[in-house]
Order: sequence, then C-alpha cells, then structure tokens
Amino acid sequence: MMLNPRAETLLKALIERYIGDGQPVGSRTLAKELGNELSPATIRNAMADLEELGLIRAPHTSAGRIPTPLGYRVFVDTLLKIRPLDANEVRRLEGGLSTTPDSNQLMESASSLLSQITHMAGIVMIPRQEQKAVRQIEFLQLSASRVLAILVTRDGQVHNRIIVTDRSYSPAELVEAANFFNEAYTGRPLTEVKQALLAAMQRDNDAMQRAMRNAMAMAHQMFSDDREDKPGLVVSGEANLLEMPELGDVHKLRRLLDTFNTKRDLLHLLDQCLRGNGVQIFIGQESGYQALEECSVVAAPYQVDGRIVGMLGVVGPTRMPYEHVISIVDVTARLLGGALSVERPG
Amino acid sequence: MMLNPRAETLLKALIERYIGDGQPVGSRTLAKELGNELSPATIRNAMADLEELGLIRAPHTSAGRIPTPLGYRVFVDTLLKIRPLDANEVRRLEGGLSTTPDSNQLMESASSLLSQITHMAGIVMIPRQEQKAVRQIEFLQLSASRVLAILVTRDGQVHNRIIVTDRSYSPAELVEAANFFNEAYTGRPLTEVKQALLAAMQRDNDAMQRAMRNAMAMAHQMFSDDREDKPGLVVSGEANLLEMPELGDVHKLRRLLDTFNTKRDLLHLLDQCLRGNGVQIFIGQESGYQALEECSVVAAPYQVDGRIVGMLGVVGPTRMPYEHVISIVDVTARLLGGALSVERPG
DNA sequence: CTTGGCACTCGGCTTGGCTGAGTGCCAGAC
DNA sequence: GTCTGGCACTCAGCCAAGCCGAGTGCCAAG
Repeated sequence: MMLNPRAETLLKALIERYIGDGQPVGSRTLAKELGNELSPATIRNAMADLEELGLIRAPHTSAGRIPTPLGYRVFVDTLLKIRPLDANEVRRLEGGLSTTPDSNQLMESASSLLSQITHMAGIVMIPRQEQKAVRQIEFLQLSASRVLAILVTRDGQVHNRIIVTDRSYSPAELVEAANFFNEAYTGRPLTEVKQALLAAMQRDNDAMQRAMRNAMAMAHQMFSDDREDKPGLVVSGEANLLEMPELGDVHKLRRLLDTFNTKRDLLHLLDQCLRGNGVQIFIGQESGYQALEECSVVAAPYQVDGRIVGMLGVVGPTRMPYEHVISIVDVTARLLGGALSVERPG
Repeated sequence: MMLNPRAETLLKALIERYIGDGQPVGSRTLAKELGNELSPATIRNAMADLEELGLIRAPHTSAGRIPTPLGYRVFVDTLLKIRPLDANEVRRLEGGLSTTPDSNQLMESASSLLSQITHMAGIVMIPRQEQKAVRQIEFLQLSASRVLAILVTRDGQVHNRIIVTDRSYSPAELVEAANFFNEAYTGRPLTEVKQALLAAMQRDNDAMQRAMRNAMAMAHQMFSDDREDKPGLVVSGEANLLEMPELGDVHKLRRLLDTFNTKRDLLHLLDQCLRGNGVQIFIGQESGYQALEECSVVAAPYQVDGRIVGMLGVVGPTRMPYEHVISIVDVTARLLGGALSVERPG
C-alpha cells in the first residue's frame, strides 16, 4: 500500500484525531488540524481517494470519516513512529510490578499493571509447564486410599495432585518410591519424563521391582493430569471494556467477556504469536475470532533467560492509542521477563 | 407484617407474575391470573392498600405495580413455600459436580454449576485456612538465598511460598529445621502455630539451638504471607448478569463487576452469614453494598464433617425465581459439603 | 364489600419540521 | 494539472405535537 506523502499525512492526522475524540472527522476539522495549508475542499478530494482505497469510511452519508481496520493497519505499519516511553512512565511501570519472587504473583501483577495503565484489559500467558525440568517429587499419605503427590520443578513452582490408589502404602514404601523417582528423573524435562513413564509402564510390569512399580504407577497418575499441560492465562480489568462506547451492544459485550472467561481462544491466539518477535498487533477481525471483531490486541513475547516463554499484552477497542500502548506492552514484557529471569536462576 | 389472606394471595400472584415476565402487573392482568373471581376494580383497591404498606409500587402513574424490596422480603419470608427440587434436577446437580478429590477444583465446579443452572453468577467461598491443622512442612533449596517452603495441611491442601534468606543453608540444615518444625507443630492448627511462632521469636534468640532458630525464622516468613489468611472466593458466570435488563446502566454494571473482581465486599457479606443456618437471602440494599443494590444474594453455608466451613450461593437480579434458586443453592451446598467430607477424611 | 363506569394520567410511539455538519460536484483561478 | 470557493444535497439528532393504550382513582349503585 503505497500512498503519496500528502495522503499519508492526511490519514495519519485523521486517525490521530479520531483516536483522540472518537468522533468522525470531517474535512473542515482536518484542514484546521493541518494548519489550514489546504482548503477543506481539497481535503475532501483526498479523502474520497482514501475511501476508495478502503482506508477510511463514512459511517453515514453526511458524517466525517473514520478509519477502517485496514486504515489502522496501514497506520500502525507505516505511519506510526514509536517513540520510547519517557522516563517517568518507565519508572511508573517498574514501580508497579510486584517484587515478589513468586512467578504466579508476578504475572498477576503484570496483568493488572497493564490493565491499570492502559485502562483496557491486560492478559499474561503463563508459560507451558512441559519444558520445565523436574527437581523433586514427594509422596504423602492422606488416607488409606489417597496419596498426595508434590512435584517441584526447577523454577520453584510446586504442582500437587491427589492420587487415588488401589491399596494403602506404608510410609516407607512412599519414601522408597519417591527416592526411586527422584534418582531416575531429576533434571529431566516434564515432557520427557511423561514419555519415559509411559514407555516404562508398557514394559512388563512384573519384572519391575516393587519401589519402581509403585513410583511408576503414582507418577503416571500425577502426570495424567492434563490441567498442568495447558498454559494458563491471567486476565485483568475486563470490566474496563464496559466503558468502550463502541461495544454498546450487550450481546457482543457478552461474547467478549465469555472469551475472557474461557480463555481458550485468547490462548490460542497468543500461542500462534510465540514464534514471532517483538510487539504484534491484531486489528479487528485480523485475530480471526468473532468476539474480538471490535477489538485490537497488542501483544509481545517475554523472555526468561533469553528464551521466549510466553506472551503478554492488552485487549482494547480498535480505537486505541496504539503508539502509547505498544510502548507500554513492550516495556512490560521486558520488565516481566527481567523479573522472572533474575528471580529464578538455573 | 400481617396481611389478610386476600392481600397475601394478591401479593403472591403479583410477584410471581412479575418474576415471570418482568412487566409491571396491572389490575386486569391480576384478575385474570386469579381466575376472575374478583373484578379488576376490587383488585385495584386491594393493590392500593399494598402500595400504602410499601410492598408494591407503580413505576409511573399509569403503569401496573411491581414489588418493592420489602415486598420481595415478605414474599420470601411468608408466602413462599419451598418445594424440594424434583429428582431430575437433583440428579442434574449431582451429575454436574466434579468428582475430583481436589478441593479447589470441587469449589470451582460448584461455582460454575450454580451459575450455569441459575443463569446468574455463582459464588463459592473458600474456607479460611486458619483452622486447618498442620500436617507437615518441607524446606527445599532453590538458590543461594531462596528456599521453597511447602506446608501441607491435614485436608491435603498444599501451600507453598518462596522465602528469601539472608544466607545459604545446607540441605542438612533444612532437613533439620523441617524435622524440628514437624515435631513441634504437627497436628496443631495454623492460628495456634502462628502465635506460637511469634512468641518463640520474641524469646531470646541466642538461647535457641541452631535448628530451632532456622526453623523459626523460615516458618515465620512462611506464615507472614497474609494471602493465605484470607478466605478466597470463586466466582463464575458474572457475564450472565450482563443480560439483566434492570442493569442497563453501564456504571452500575461496572461497579457490580468490580465488586466481583475485588471479591472483598462479597467475602465480607458471606462471612457475616457464617453464623447463620440454612439459606439466607439479601434483597436489594439489604446487603449493605451499593453495588448490589439492584441485586439479590441467595447463600447457604456448607458443612464439612458436620462443621460449617464456608458459604456458597448466587447473585442475581432482585427479580429472580427465588423458589427455584433457594432449592438449588440449598442442594448444592449439601452436595459440595458431602463431596468435601467424603473425600477428605480427618 | 363488590362492581361497573368514567375521567384522567402518562409512557411510548410516530410524525413532521428544523438545524448543523458534512459531502460531492462543478466551474473558475493559479 | 491542481487547488479553491460555492452550491445543492443528504442525513443524523433533536424537539414538539399528537395519538394510542394501559392502567389508575374515585364514585355511585348493587
């Protein structure tokens, strides 16, 4: 999409104006905006061209123009120059992020920070568990037929699950099983352990020693909990979206909030971006989800120890101050990545 | 509030009708509803009396009448006869509740069940941790200055926290500290342990043996996490409330959703009811929270092993089918209590 | 105490007219 | 060729007037 310089200036001014006050922008307004160097009539002609290109449209016959999703796309791709946040804002972000060493709390803090500063909805994806390395497992008897399995991963996260057993195990047996497991699997990533377990289970059961058999059976149940497989999502400030006038329609709003609650679609969307680099933007239907058709998503990956592990971002109305939001998401991603890296060595 | 039998019949019919279709009920309609045994004119007179008593009101001069909060109150207190749910619905509830042994998942399941069946918002309070008895504590080294503390309570819940230490501890020291702690505190309730720790810390530090000192210091940090003190709240289906036509006002809606997000007010409300017995109902402003002024809360305590540990219920429009909702909340409370009791023996 | 009748009220809907913002097009100027 | 002023036209938003229907309150008679 190549535009002549004037059309670019015009489109940029129009979109900035529209983002500012949400009213359709007319030719007279735009002429003033541009310092009256061109008359409204000239601008009308240029605007007609932009409309033909599908970058702007008139909501009705005699109203000003508003950007189309395509218009926003051109705007963010070619017209926007990202200026870094000023030091004050960076400091505000830094100060807003929790200093807890607990990674879940950190992500909640980041999400709520995003929503508070942008006045939109903040989302932070919780990294997949699969790549994490096993540190230690413990089994604890709860009752005759129930054992509590506690799995600690290298990063200090604790996963626990109640296992229903067919018979009662003595404390010694449990310790033995845990020792066996720890010796065999410490340091190996979860995915690998899972596969190894499956393979071991398929081999002849009788040939195993007792401790091994116990450990296998219990660990396998532990890992069959698919809840832990899926990355989670922390959402904050959905209620901010109620104030989007463009979402007056209750049904659309309903669908949008449902999307935030089920999280599945959002996770899927973020998941697809994991490969990407830097801030990514989905405008309107670009995301491919109907519930988000009036929304834009600005997302960025965050890195722990140099590796991208998750995404974070904000969801807001298509008409949002992209320039500002992009910087905020970018900085927050760095901050969260930093906090997670520093806090959890090796 | 004593009413003559006719006034009672009238009020009951009016409220049931209004709950059914949400339209103000006029005298003609009501006459038909009652089988034309009385003429509209007679009913008008009786309605005027009810209005004088503050039980119903006319939203404007020439409209039918709608119940006031006081009217609803009389309705639920004296006119409503709770009929038990039919077997189908009980089965539906039973089938809807998860069979997991994990108590958190159970509560989430109960909350979402409530919201799905009532089409309103479901809330389930997570019991206070304080009364729970300590089962075991473990310390795990994460890095030079960070120790992961894992506390398991009698009911099989695992609480963990990362503790930042001033120096590095050897594995032996950690085991020793854990042993010390476990011997001293296993079986005692969290509140007691907390106080005991505080008292011990205030005594002369130097007089303690090393293991004891370590255990104290770390356990104290573990317990200083006030996150665990507060009972939590699981909320589901807030989005259902978007469809309440009586909450057309975006600002009220916003406040309501914020109330669900912060949870504090709702918890406070439920907490106050813990003493009570059976299903409790707050109509309109009775709850004392402005955000809930257009809403009613139907809540019931649930018991684990004969002791009330928490509350659960639904939040919906003042105009809700109380009869039905009360039964559902009641049965769900029993089901959840049952599931929690059976699954986690002493 | 009940009932039918009657005048009255008022919200909701429709209609029509007006205004202001903005457009498209055209003809003339640069 | 590009820009500009002018002009006719369109249309949403607003307001006032008018009508309709639902429902009320009151009264007098049964």
